Amino acid sequence: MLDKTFEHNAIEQSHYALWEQTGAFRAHADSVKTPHTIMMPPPNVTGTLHIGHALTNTLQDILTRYHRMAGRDALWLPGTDHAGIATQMVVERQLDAKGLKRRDMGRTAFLDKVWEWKAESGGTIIRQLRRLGCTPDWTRERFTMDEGLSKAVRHAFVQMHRDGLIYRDKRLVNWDPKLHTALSDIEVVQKENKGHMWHIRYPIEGQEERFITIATTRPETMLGDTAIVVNPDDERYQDLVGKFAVLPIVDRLIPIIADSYVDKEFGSGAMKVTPAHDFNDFELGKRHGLEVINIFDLNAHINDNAPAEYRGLDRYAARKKVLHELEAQDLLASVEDVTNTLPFGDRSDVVIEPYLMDQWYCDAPKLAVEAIKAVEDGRTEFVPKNWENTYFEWMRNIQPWCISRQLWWGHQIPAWFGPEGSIFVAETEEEAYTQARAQFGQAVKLTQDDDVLDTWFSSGLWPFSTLGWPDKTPELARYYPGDVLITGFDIIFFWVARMMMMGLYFMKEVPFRKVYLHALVRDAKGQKMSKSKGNVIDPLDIVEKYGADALRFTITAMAAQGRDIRMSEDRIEGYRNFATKLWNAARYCQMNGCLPRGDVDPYAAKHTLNRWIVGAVAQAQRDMATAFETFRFNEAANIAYQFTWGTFCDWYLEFTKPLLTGEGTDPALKQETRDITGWVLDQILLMLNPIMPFITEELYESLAPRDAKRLLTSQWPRFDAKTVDQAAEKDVEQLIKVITAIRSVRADMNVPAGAQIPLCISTSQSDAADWLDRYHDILNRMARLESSVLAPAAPKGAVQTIVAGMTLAIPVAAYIDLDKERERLRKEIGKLSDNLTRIEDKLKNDNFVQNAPAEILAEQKSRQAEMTTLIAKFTQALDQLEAA
RNA sequence: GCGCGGUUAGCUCAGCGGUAGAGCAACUCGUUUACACCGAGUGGGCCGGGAGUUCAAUCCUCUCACCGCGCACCA
Repeated sequence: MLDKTFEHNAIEQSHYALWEQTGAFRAHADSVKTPHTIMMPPPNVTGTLHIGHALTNTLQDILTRYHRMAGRDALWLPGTDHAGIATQMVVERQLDAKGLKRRDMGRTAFLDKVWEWKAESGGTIIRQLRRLGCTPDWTRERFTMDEGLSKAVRHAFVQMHRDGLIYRDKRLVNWDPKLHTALSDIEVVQKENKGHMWHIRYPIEGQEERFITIATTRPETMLGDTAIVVNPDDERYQDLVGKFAVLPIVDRLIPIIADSYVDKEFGSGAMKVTPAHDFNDFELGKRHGLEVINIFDLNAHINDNAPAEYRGLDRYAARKKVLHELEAQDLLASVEDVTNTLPFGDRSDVVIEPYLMDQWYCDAPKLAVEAIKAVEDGRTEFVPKNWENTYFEWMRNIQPWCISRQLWWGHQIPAWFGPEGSIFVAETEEEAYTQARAQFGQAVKLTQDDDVLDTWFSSGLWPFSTLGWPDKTPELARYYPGDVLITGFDIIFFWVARMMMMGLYFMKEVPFRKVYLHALVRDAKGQKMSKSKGNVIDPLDIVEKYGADALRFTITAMAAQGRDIRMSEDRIEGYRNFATKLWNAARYCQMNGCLPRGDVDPYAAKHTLNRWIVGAVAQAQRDMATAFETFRFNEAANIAYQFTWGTFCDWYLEFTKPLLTGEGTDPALKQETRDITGWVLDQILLMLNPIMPFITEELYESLAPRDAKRLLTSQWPRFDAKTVDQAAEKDVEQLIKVITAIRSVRADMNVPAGAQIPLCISTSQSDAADWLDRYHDILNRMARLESSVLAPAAPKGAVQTIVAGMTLAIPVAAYIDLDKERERLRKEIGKLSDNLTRIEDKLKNDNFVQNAPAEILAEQKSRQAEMTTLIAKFTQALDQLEAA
């Protein structure tokens, strides 16, 4: 016998190992089944599971489980990402605590430490996914820096370099002065900042007491100014163009030039130009052939190109000193408070500095062409569709992608520097030497580039590198392209776009047919979860407290498209209660001998109730399958919830109680009902299994002896429409309608405790009559019911036959609060009259009568009749009460 | 500035041309052997404002307001 309450902690732990042992998660490249492929977005290897992982992986697991049950060879390929910057930072922080510095250790020793750390804590998140019940094919687990993937990365780099899609270039990059690495544009986040705008007067050469005033938010960069620029149409400065200004502090002469880039209205209309430290100034400098003076070192401290007293100063200290000196020289015209935005490194959270240097670039604009086309022509489709706009907008304005990083943890760039600035790109050192020897005619010394590749370079290859590429493996042929990518919208640029570009370039085929983008999980107040805010919901705490099933169900039910998901504990608790409800329903079935049997034919059922529930199951299953296939997870969850709780527990089990317990029931009918009840329960377990794998598996195994097959490998049932017995459906709907009506009537009766039992539903007329005799305080209150079902004035103790085989005994109860009832009836009549008026207006409208579809017209007419009858009845009832 | 969402019951959100829905909360009643992590019921909405299209608009179009988010600009 099942325990009285469902204890998730007692059962969830035990199943997983068994599932895994049976090999049920595995995909089989030699299978005859149609494949279904999902590539898991690899979490950071050093990470721990947060609620966002729980969301994305639950959805992926649901689809994988569903398709596996639906008879497909489901591959869900798991893995982890080496996460260059993030991981390096974690390990450096740890070493820091021990007083060790990365640079003192040297590259090799440091990398050993990182690998050590990876070996120790790298598996955490993977273990946590198991706790959630996720079923990826663990035998195919990959890591972006394992041997195969590293080979793929080298191969990709070399091929792209050969095709001219990877090149080395000297340009301004986003330099992170804390991490000492270049960053790509999307790793820079703009943040609002309350700063100042300083207006500075630059003296004009040779003209005493004449100044040109410029405005700047970064006065320290003036040490690197090489021009002043004004708008060519600006009359104020016409005579100054072509002249020179004296750069204060530095005493350098800088030209005053004209360029239409300058906005006359902004500030003073004159702008200082620092080509080495601003992206716009750099372009301007290029146009006008200006000198580029770099005044920062890699720490963003002032270098030797500035006056001696500034050298070595941090940029903010330099700013102070510059301002101080300008003030002393009376060159600071004014200061105003402004709000502007500053670029920050997304990992380091320090202000990044534009810096001129050599880096490796990927020709993203060229790769984007096909990636745009593939979405335009629907080879890959976004769900929800509107994300395609975001994708297009970014792709159409894409800039060259800086792919080199001055880090140690990552894929070292397969490029070797030789004499005379030569560079050899090759998959192996040996090959590079061969190339060098060929070029120089003799052995030369080569040094491999110290830099590593942007993490997202290897992630971009994920959909095929994990399948054995560049080798032509059976897996690659079978599982590429994937069916769907499931991920958050926040990494469309970082990851989705890159996979599209790489996949199309290397495989000549999109990496996935569909991209399902889910929202972000926020806290109950809609705030983004973050450690500093302390509002982080740890999914494992939830699992501990409410169970993995409850968490999974909550996630599923809330994963509606296009909106953030607000997690609140109330909601989770509600779905935990649902699990308990299911548990208790199963317990009830067990107590009444309603156990699943293999040889039950649900279509052979004869009784109306049984025929009805079989059809209802079929409908729920069909709707749920459609919901899964169209990524409407919340709908799938709601269908299952409604059916289990609302249809099966609240109605079917209640209806069939008298059949099962009544003495007079025909034994064959009793058995049929037991069989069908057990069968429906089994179907519910099947339907819910993808969402709630633990409780359903536990019930599946403990309700009846089964063969070795487990629920997770069972077949998702396929029904066709003819399994729905429409007559039975109509009968039971009618029954439910009547009962609901009776209940609501009784609800506002003032019945003393113990005197009220609302209904007796029985198959036996005499049972019902006996039952009724026990409740003799009866009054006619049935006027609200439809005459087609009940006579308006049922006699005392009436017993009415409602549907085939079912008898409804109605104690037409006593103790009405007459005032309340009159009030209620008046209100009801008012509402109905309003409705009737609206309908009549419609029917009087010629346009409507002529243009509305026939069925709408018929419907409106029948509603008119219905309303009229009801109003008459209610009015009659009210009159009776008035008389009383 | 450009773009994308959102505005529906006290709260959190579904629905998206044909009589307004769920869960939670509130309130009333109830322990009849699955379940109080329960059952039955009630109350509560000018579906953000305005205009338009339509026989019919919460739903489609336009517009305004407010709230998110993304991108760009910012001397």
